Amino acid sequence: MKLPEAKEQFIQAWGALGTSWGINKAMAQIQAILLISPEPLSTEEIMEQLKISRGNANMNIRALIDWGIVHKVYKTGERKDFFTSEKDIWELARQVAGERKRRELDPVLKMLSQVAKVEDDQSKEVKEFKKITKEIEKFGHKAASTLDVFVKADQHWFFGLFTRKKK
Amino acid sequence: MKLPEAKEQFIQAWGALGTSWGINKAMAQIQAILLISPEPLSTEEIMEQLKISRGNANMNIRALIDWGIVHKVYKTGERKDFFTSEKDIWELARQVAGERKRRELDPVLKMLSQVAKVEDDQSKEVKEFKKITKEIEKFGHKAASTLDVFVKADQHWFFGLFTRKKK
DNA sequence: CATAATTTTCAATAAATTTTGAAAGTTTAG
DNA sequence: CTAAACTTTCAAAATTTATTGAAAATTATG
Repeated sequence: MKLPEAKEQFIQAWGALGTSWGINKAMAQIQAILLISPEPLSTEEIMEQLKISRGNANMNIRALIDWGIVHKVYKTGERKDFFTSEKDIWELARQVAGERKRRELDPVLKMLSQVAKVEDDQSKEVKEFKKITKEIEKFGHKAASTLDVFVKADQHWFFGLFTRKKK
Repeated sequence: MKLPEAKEQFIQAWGALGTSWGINKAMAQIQAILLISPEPLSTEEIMEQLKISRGNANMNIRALIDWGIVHKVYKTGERKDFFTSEKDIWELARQVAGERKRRELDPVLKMLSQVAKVEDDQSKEVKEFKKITKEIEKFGHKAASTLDVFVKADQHWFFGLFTRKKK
């Protein structure tokens, strides 16, 4: 297999993965080409490689910067901006995990503490509602603290918990 | 807060959460009402509570059954099908984690082993490509085995790893 | 400062996804 | 077997989300 074909496969798969995780295709694909590029790329190069418009490229690059996984790079003598991705996969995963926790898990936990205030009228419905929402809340807090551990942890220690060789 | 309002908040938040995880709103919301309902619900009741069409309800119920988190229940003397959600949150999470691994992580790992065959021409581009894709592959395998542990584990043992009280 | 290069914005458009509803299919009871 | 109850399918419509491209804004250069 030649590089262009391999690259294409990688970019497509990364885009598809993003899509099933609620991340738009362009955003995931931009990150993919930045990941595998040995040099930072300009907006123009990204537009060209992925065949997307300037506006699209610009917006998704900013979104990636917002997520903290793509960085602006200045090249001396160059006027344009160049971009590069965080290349350490562990760091990338930590960053994404931290952001998703903040954006998704935290709001759900807030909602759950809200609805816990539901007036108890002794009905079956309220009892079941309280029971389940409390369980979800407990689970959510455990997941949140696990994510916090993950986000702060050293890779080798973290995965070492699960990948010990059997003796 | 009264039950209908609390329910509404819960259903909306669950739907929104689903959306940002690539799960459609109706599917997430159907699961939400089944979760908090003390009794199994019929398609009609689901349609009515969420104000969705029969076709929509039917398709998404089947998708949930496909994911292994909603089950058909037969009521004696009733001709219609009734549905109920897995109510154990830990079990629910295990089921979802297992399915997502199978549907998303495994295909990416397959792609990565494919592209590892890229012809090495000593160029910077190929070197970087190989380096990154190998790292992702390693990370992916670790994540996969961690997920396998999660899927097989007992809840208390698993989260206990991270939620020990500080002494 | 003027102007050229570059980036950003955003209304319009396109694409993708979800939803509907009615028709076709299936099952069950009598 | 027949008919009613119920479920499934799927083409069309609606909705949501992503993308374009050109104009406006910003920034750097001489």
